[in-house]
Amino acid sequence: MAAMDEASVDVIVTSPPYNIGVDYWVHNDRMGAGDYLAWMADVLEACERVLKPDGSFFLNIGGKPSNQVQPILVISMAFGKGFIIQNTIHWIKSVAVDAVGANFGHFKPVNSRRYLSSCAELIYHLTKRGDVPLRKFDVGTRYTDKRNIKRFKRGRSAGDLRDRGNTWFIPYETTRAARDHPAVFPVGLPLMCIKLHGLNTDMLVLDPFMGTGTTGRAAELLGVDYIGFEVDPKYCEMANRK
Amino acid sequence: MAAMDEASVDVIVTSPPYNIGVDYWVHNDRMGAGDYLAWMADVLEACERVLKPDGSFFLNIGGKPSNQVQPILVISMAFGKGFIIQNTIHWIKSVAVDAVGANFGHFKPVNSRRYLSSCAELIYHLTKRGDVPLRKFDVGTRYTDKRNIKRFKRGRSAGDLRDRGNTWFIPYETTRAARDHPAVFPVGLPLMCIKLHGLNTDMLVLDPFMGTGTTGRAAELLGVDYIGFEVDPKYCEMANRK
DNA sequence: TCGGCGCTTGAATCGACGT
DNA sequence: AACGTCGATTCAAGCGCCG
Repeated sequence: MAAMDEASVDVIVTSPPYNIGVDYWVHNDRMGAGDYLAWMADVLEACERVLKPDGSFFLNIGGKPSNQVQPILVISMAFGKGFIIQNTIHWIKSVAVDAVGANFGHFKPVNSRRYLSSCAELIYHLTKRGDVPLRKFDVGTRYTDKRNIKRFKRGRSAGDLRDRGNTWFIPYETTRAARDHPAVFPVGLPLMCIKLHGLNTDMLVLDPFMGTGTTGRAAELLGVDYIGFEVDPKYCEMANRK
Repeated sequence: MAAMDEASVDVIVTSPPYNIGVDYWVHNDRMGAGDYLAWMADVLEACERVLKPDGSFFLNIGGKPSNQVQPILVISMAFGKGFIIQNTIHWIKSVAVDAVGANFGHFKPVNSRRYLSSCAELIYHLTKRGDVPLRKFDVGTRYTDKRNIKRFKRGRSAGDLRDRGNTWFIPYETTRAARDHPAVFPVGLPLMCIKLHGLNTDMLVLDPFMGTGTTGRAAELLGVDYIGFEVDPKYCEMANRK
């Protein structure tokens, strides 16, 4: 990333390793707490350098039930590194709606008496200025009450599209075969992030932790340029194939 | 709270003022950042003192779009005050499920180009030891795949109940009349929290920021004892009436 | 000799999905 | 309808090390 020009990237979408003991091929996911935080500080700095003043940095960071403080410590560093938390997005993988007696999505249950199964993760939308205008309606959802289409035409909506809010229901892809990386997010996630920031013909998307290239795939689907970094040749090859 | 015995409370459910400039009658919701944090540190200490070793502290803290760091700083202090984040619960007020073309719940849209509307809040489940056993299935949800009822009923009395996970869909009460406090949460929220910790005949529930007494109402509905504190006589009276 | 701590290993677990 | 698969899992036991 040091070889990249500063202020050259429009959108960063990434999910760094959570340091929770996942067995990657190359990366060590069992760093000491201090080492991990120092490393993540470097990552934040490097992202800050290459991001445009009006760029958006979507940071997906989680943990494990037995250590829910680590992601909080990471995001706590963001302000000191020149970022403002402009939005906090809840990526919802599964949710039960008792009122209609249904539940949507699915999750991997945790066998524990003390921990609830994890059905959501946070995605922090970091910007340098805190006032980057977004294209909310490009990721909008339909009105429940269609009568509102006419009422709020101005500013709040575009036809039958209204503000989706910060709860994004995006279930995992189901088939096991589609998951060739231990920590892959669905392509819908980077798609939404890039579209929320706003599409431009000459924009550049970056993922410092490419993995199998899900963010790159999203960029490709949207027809925009992309750069991805990955230390593991195996994942690189998978991403290139994809 | 200083008059209470130490280690006497089973469950604390509370939502302190967010310090986001709400116009309360008595409380000043525009404290300086440092003052607010120092005050919240006192609150955490006071709660730590009265909570039983195997007690549960459900802390609902949010912020406003323009300051999403403050709640993170508050929860960052929890560890130093003797608490472990045992679970992080996403209280979901509204969510769109595109796959079925529906959205559930409702929210107050924010008229902004940069901020997404807030459709969720976090509730931290804090405990002293981090291994407090919970009654996950007392707040369980139905199986999507009913075939699993028979398969996994070992060790559980309940039939069509599975782990709900940490995404709790609890919509606001809609009618304006029901909301006589600027920051009230639905009674379903404390109900779920208390039931998750587990009901006992002689248990005690506490809310250090009673407001109009929603947590107390939940305790009453469940038939357990309750103590609430409130600086505003107006809210006290409303809570007593309720 | 004993106990605590850290690390490793293996068993148990449940929900959705696929056959 | 029944059964096998498999986890950004937890948890307990086992072992070595050290005070």
